[in-house]
Amino acid sequence: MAQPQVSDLHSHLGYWLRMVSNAVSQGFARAVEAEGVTVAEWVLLRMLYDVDRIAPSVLAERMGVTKGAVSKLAERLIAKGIVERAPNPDDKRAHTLALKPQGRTLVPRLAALADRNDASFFEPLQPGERLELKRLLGKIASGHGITDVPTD
Amino acid sequence: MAQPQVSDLHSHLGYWLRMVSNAVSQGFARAVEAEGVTVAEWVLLRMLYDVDRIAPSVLAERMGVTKGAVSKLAERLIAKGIVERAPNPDDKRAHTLALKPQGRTLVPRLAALADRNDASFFEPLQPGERLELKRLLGKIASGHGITDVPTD
DNA sequence: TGGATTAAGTTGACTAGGAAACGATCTTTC
DNA sequence: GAAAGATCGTTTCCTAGTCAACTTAATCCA
Repeated sequence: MAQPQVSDLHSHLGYWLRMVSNAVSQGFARAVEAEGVTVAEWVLLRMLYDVDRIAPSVLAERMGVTKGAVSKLAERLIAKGIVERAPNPDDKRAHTLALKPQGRTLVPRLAALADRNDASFFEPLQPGERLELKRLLGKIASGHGITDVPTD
Repeated sequence: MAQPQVSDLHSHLGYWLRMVSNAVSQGFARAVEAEGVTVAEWVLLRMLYDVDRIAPSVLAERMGVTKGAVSKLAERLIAKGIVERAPNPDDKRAHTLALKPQGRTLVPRLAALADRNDASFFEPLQPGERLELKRLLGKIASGHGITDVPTD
């Protein structure tokens, strides 16, 4: 009875998660802005870096976004001249995306930015705490079938 | 030398954070959709619940969004008839927002949904692990001055 | 083989938020 | 007490994503 029937906003883990996640994403967005890309573009570029060529639909599934989003994302990256589209000879509906040389040289720079951003953002935690955080997030993710990531 | 110079996407804590945070937010978005509100609207409503009346600018700061966002958010909630705007007699530029009775009855229902969503989403973790997760997130937040929350 | 179904990708309508310009008002300063 | 500057809230423009409709092509299957 003494318990409040209307729970507090910050009594929810999801609230803190969103708060902290937004902050780290915004920080990273500002960091990569200097290289002229967005966070979503970084993710796509990093995935392309590993695979040579890949179908947009596969990318959409791996990134956890819709095909429409990948279509527009790819369009932007092609306009920037760092990604190229090529027809798929086996399936005339389909095509593949690949990094152009400029994109390939860009990815390591972005990766370095990502490393630095991650390190500085999670600097308040001890190394052991960082590991623990990762373990907990991974446990939640696998508990809900959030795979989204190919190579692991 | 054997180290890859281009770090993996999922080597970053920020990546996992975003993944998990997006999943919980999406889940909650679906849950509150039944009550006709969005996650941002829930946050605003919950804050109004505690304060009677409050200035949009204060709300923006507490929610960690821009004044423009609050302006549009408030507009939507007023259109739905659950929030009201009143002029501030002391300052003709300013005004205040308040919950209407319909909004006041809505908040406890939303809070219950939030409780259930949070519980089910973090169910893969042991109780102790949930506390630890909250502690870690709080440590990061305070380490970066992410206060955003008024009453604590 | 040909018609129905499914799949790949694009597009348009819509939602949501940030940045910045803006009008109105308040405050400061001389 | 008036001009300059700061502040409150809205609005416009932009980016970015979803959803659903659509086009084209592949596949299934009777």
